[in-house]
Amino acid sequence: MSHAALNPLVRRFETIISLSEDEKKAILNLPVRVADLRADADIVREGDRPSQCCLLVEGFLCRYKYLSDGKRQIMAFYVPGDIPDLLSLHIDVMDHSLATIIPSKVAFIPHDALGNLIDQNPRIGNAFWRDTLIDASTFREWIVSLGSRDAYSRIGHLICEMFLKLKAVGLTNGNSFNFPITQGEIGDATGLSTVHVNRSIMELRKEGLIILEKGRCTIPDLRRLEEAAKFDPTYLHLTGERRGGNGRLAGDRPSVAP
Amino acid sequence: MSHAALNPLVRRFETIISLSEDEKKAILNLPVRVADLRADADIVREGDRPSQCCLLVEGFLCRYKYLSDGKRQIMAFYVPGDIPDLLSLHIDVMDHSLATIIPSKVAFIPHDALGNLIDQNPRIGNAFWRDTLIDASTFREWIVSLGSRDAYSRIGHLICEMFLKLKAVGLTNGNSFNFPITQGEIGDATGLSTVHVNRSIMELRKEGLIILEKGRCTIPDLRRLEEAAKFDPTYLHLTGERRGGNGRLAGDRPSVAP
DNA sequence: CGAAGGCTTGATAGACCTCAAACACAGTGG
DNA sequence: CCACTGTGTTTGAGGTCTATCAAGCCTTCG
Repeated sequence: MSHAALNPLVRRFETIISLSEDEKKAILNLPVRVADLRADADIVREGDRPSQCCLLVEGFLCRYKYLSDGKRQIMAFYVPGDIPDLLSLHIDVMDHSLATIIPSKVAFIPHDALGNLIDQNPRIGNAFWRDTLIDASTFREWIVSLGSRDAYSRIGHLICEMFLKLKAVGLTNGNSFNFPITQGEIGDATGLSTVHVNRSIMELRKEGLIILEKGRCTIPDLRRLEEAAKFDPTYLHLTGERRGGNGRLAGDRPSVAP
Repeated sequence: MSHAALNPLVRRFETIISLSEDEKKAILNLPVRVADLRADADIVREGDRPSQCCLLVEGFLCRYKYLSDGKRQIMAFYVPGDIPDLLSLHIDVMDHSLATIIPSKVAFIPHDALGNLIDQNPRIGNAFWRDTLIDASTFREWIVSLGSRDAYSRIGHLICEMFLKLKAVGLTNGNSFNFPITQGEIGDATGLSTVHVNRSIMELRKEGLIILEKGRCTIPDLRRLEEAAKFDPTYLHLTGERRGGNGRLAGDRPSVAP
């Protein structure tokens, strides 16, 4: 009864922990309901009390909130394999919304089924928890961007992030990838006006750091873009599972922890 | 063998879930090492690989990161009862630092002990997970602040947040509370210069929304401040544990979820 | 072919930053 | 006991980054 829509989830886990056959089977046996959604469709909305989570199978999603003055703040973008509303397992009321930004395929998985999966497979539960922690880590990096970086590197930073996230799930093609996010949406994500987003992109282009056309982005030289945007990928924690570990990196001076 | 430093943790849990005697005992039996730290002391630092978590018992902490240009971005403030580095249970390398902002008392709990506690008390594990999700929710709200609010309401919003967080752990006194955060630190948190923070605070004062002096803050009329800062406390999820629940709030139009 | 959405560019305005300096207050040492 | 120092707050003036308003252009699509 396993559903192909669950493959991205298995693939994602396998980049982090090695799944046993039983674990793999447990995931693939999750009950799912797959839906094909148009662009700009809300999946969950502020105030909702979801009873299921959604796994993005194909497409792009964003997490956003509207303010009383009509401005929209996008707080994250998601790529296939992500489960952006995993948080609804433990938090009852949504304080923001999730929506597609292009036509997308999502798989809905009931909370009950996820709860059982986690109860019976603690390692999977930990991987889910870890996933939400990396989400949080990305939020923190956006705080840094919005608080401390200028428009130019804010946008460069976002492009680096998207590239690495897509690369991690095998959705890049060499140094280029689908980037169907409009300049208006980039503005909503970076806290900039569309006009200024455009001017900053023009600059990034002029520097030869990005090639952006027709929903596709190419990064001729990732190192140079990372340097320009002061991008450090540590916060994405792409390198795999934590295991034990109490070593400390050498520091110039010790912190108070022993 | 139970240590008084763990009481804030028990108290915190009890505002969320009702603990059984066994659960309470399990928490109070956690091995801890308590430390009294001076102001501006790093607890964990970017690059560290912690083998323990820290519970804030008394004082104030912040989460921050330095940028290459010397700017500091503060990403969160913490109050007694918080365990800001719970994430280190599942994420090996710290991508930012934690520090005291005033002299503080913290209790260090080894990862091993926390892991055992969680394994043997799934409800406690879930409460911890939920805690990190609320942390993430707060990060998202900061993204909204930095991306979409002006200086005036950004600062007002922060003050509302601090007030409610302190009130939830019983550290307010009527409508006033200890607020030992300097204007420079507020600037590092809100992405504003010290000068502009000061000017905005002056305005908030002039409007009679806050009284701020000698490390103490009073909010004469919380409703009015919330209104001015467009503050909605939903994101703090102070109302307690999620349980089952699949109801949906009435919405004007349905989202795609069934 | 007209409409709609997205991209691009120019001009003006405003929010916020930087530099600078004065003031207040607590802690330190002679 | 009183300078002295350091940290934090406050205020002024000028400059910059980014927003807003406006308009033209391009592509897609019914």
